Amino acid sequence: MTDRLAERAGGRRAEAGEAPGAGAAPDLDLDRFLPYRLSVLQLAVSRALARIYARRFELSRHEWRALAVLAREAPLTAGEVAARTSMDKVQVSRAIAKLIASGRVCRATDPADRRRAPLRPTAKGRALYRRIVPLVKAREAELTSVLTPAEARALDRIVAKLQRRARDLLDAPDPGPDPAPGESR
Amino acid sequence: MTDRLAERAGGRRAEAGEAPGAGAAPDLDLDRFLPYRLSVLQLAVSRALARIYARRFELSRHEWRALAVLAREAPLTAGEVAARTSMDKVQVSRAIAKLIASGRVCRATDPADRRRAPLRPTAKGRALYRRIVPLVKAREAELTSVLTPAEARALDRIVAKLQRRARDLLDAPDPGPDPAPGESR
DNA sequence: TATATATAGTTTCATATGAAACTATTAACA
DNA sequence: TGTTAATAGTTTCATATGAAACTATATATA
Repeated sequence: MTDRLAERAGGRRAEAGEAPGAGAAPDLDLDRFLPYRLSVLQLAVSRALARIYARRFELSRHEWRALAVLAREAPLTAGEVAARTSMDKVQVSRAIAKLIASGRVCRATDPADRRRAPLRPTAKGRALYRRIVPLVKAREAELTSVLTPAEARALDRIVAKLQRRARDLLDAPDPGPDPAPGESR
Repeated sequence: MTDRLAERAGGRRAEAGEAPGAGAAPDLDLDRFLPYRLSVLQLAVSRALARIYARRFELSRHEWRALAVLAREAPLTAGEVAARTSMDKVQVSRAIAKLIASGRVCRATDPADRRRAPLRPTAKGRALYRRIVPLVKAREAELTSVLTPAEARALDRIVAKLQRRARDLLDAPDPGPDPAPGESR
């Protein structure tokens, strides 16, 4: 089983004249590579969902996220919105600017610290939130309807585990930044 | 239990002057919303992975993907690369242009159909692929090391199911494109 | 109090993105 | 054949993105 793979990839190695090295012939099937699969899945899910609110309500994904946290937890400053949505502060700043321009969010100034600008949804923004929530929940249900209850529970746990792990890997210092001789220039 | 939620949201509903409607008070917790969680997870994983090849080898994600399929399946045309990587043809065109500029891929012209331009990795491109594969595989292993074998198998199956489902939802015609009276603009 | 430093949020600038227009070539068909 | 439609791939254009610079305010320190 491993033999067939090794044979094929080995042929390539010989062809390129590379030293055999320690491990087996490198070979990567994108379709079985989790980061790639997550990326493709996320994109498809994100597009399926954006159909719900993007065209219908002229709301970008970042605006929707900001509105969604503000509807539940207002007042929040831009920085707090960023922390709760995994968006960076530039994205939040722009999303909020659009939400304010469309009259869905309003901004005040914290008198105790005039750098801070607490945000709240307007009545119009809250009404929009209430209209969208059932739609996106229904979409999520359509998506997860193909999973068994056990799979749904497993997914919940697995995503949480992977998320923590990915965060840890990102927080860790960069691995050796030296490319070693060869390619890389 | 529903009462407390209904009370709070009901207050907002009354405030915004919206009809009560049929369902319970809409409420969405982003942290429990699968599309959002997938988006955050994918971004973290993607960043953790890009560290491996982006800075070290001056390779973008799209370039890496194109190289990865070419290393295994060359010759492929740009359109075939696009089909195998879930990238659109513009992304592929640009990624290929860079890969050619950096001497990692070469392009020919199909004499039987001169619109088609079969692509292959150069020896340099293949060598780069062989250097990167073990690194990204190791990164994937670091990531999935937090999962039990059963969870890893479940994830494989669940992602496949969700991917098919998301694809179906995307292929389906748009849901009712009418926002209904009220907000919407 | 002056001075330096930190923080909240916005703007700038260079690059990335994708839809649509475009070029070149091939296929369909009248 | 001449004309139209289709396909492979690139370029254009308007918008999105993010790092870094910037503005305004607040805090710490000498």
